[in-house]
Amino acid sequence: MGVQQRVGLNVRRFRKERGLSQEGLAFECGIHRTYISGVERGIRNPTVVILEEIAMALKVPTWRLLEDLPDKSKG
Amino acid sequence: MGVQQRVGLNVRRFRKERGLSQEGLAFECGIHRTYISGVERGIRNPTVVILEEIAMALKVPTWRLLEDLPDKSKG
DNA sequence: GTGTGACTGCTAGTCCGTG
DNA sequence: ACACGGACTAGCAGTCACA
Repeated sequence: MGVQQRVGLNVRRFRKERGLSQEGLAFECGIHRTYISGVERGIRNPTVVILEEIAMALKVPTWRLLEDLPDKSKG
Repeated sequence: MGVQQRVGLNVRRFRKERGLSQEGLAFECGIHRTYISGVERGIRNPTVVILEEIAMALKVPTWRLLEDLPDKSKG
């Protein structure tokens, strides 16, 4: 599990918690929807500035996007 | 206080806690020393992959590099 | 509403040298 | 051991057409 995948999973989770579509989130943080898509799929390697933009739109602290998942495939 | 400054301060703090020089840290994470310098000064906008590289060399969770400072200019 | 490959402009990241 | 600048290469930011 790379850091990009972790970020992607977190973005997707927080986005769904807020009931937003990728397009809605893209609009709120001023980033293209296909880029959001790439981040969520873990194929993009965003900078900390982009991370902060997304986190602000998601209304979560930036560092939460890097957090490890709490109970996904836990052992 | 931008996210880059926050990252820079955290990197510097954890590096000093580990008693490493910038060159030492640069060697341990395989990143150029001048780049580490730029990150610490907050003039660079590193990617999450770079963040993870630095965090691993610092032996701290990646998200800690984005954490807000505990008692610096606290109100 | 989302996934994906390709594309261009710009910056992330490297390397050399100075104080 | 660190700050800072210039030049360079690899890769990211930002966008589109198509499925």
